[in-house]
Amino acid sequence: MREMIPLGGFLNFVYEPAYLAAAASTPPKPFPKRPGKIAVEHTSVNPNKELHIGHLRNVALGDAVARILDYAGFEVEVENYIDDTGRQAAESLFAIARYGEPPKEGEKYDHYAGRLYVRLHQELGEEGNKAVLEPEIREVLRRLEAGELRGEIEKILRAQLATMWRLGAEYDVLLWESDIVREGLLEKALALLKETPYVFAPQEGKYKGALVFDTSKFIPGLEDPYLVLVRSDGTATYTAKDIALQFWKMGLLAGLKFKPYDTQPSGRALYTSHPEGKPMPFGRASATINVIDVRQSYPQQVLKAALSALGREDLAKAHVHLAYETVLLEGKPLSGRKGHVVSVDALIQEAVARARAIVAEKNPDHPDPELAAEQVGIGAIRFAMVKTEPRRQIDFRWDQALSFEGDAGPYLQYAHARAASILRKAREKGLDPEAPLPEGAEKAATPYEAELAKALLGFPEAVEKSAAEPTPHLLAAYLLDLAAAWNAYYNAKQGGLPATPVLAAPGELRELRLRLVFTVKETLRQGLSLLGVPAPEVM
RNA sequence: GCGCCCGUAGCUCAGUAGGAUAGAGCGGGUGCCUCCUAAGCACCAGGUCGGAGGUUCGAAUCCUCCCGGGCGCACCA
Repeated sequence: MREMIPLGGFLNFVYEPAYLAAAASTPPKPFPKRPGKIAVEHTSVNPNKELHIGHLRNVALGDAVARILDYAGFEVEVENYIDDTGRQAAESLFAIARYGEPPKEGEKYDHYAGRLYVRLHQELGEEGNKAVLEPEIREVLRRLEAGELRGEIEKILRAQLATMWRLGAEYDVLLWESDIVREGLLEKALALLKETPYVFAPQEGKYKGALVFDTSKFIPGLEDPYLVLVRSDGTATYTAKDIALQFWKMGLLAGLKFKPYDTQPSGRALYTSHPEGKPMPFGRASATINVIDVRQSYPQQVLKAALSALGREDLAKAHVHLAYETVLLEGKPLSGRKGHVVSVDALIQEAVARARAIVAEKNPDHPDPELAAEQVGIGAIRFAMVKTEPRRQIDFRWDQALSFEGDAGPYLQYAHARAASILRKAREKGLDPEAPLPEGAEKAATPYEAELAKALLGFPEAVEKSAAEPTPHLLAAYLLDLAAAWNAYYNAKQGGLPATPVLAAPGELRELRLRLVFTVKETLRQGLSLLGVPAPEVM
């Protein structure tokens, strides 16, 4: 520290540039391991149609949070719930069987399923059709619950996974709803609950014949605190299955079996629950995070209530609903029926096409323009989805989401590529940016280096805050600040001449600056990676 | 009706465990490529932080009420 200046009732500490520069000359490292396993469930898209931009927010948010928690030292298990016994999946499969037409040339299977699903709903909307078709849909539902149509669901799921993987999102395990039911977890969960005074079957009144959960002790203020778990016709509600899943996640129930499913693009293994699998150490988490939109707040409260009903207040507290607001498209709610939707695949295609045009314009000599276009296109849309606080609505606008200027993913990527370019040139000159700072070189630091160093040193705190909330938008804001500080440093002028050249800097200042540029590049790369945004070496 | 969330510059948003002249981007205006990528940088204009009370030495931030907007309150998933 150099001096303290009292001003307006505050003490201002002025640090020595050398001290700051030395502190910022080492790239950040992942946090030390912490106890506890966190299960992060995200995506969990109905396996019956293609993803749209509402799902995109879920995937981007969930994937970023999982990456941040992992970096922050937690053991993280990423789970994707496959609702293969739901109404929507049944309707898509029924539609495919009913219309019997193959996918169009080049049509992705999830888009194909979604198209026929919409067609079925048009037919169902016509007079008298519902009564005729309903028994047939119910038969599909029954076969789904028996696990007979798993292969059909998988065709759709595979197509959806291709989209998630292209976005850079990966998972550890797929949890199939039909497995949860068939392996008896639902029954076990209900048995546990029936031992409590809160779950019972009323003998009379509007809930006669059903199994209900009296949540009044846990969720005060409800007009009707009774929640149906098993309908009077004997079928379980979605919430009941969700409770069973939650109990399994937290180790209150066992019984699921697993087998390898696929190897994901990064090389990470993906497993799936499966009746013919074997027991594996999935689940048994000490904390759970469900990434689900805010409209599911009540069912998520019920999950906590169910844990409380078992006397497990500790587990109820350890469950977090990461509730995010819905996505609007050009100011209006998404609507499949009105055709007011954009699929993630179409969005990616458009983003990459625009990026391709800009790469060709800005850098016609790019060694791999297609790679850069993909990275920039994906980066732009992923950053757009995580830069806003989750509980705010996002108004998706094409011009903003695909902006390659200003507060956007490409701005960060550009800052990264710039740093990478300097390091590349340094290596061509025989310099080693990764070599430790020579003894005493930090003394060459000027106020320019001090400013940049201050920005660099904020990284761990930004990660910690993002992990604690949890929300990626705090990290996103930090990275924008860091990139701005770096760009300002890069562009600094004195008397019309560059004030902070790196490669042409005199004496030890060159080593110091090179080392700081290396830290900038590594910090940006790491930060972008935590948001799932690719970090191009050249763009 | 009951409950939860949001309201900050023309637009889109940061900032809210109380603290210094409230910050970005887009849009508008002006400069900067004989200099490591101008997808960048510097500067200007633009705000009664939805409104009114209150707590406090101090409030965008905490409390109360009100006004806008969104969402949830099914034997639907």
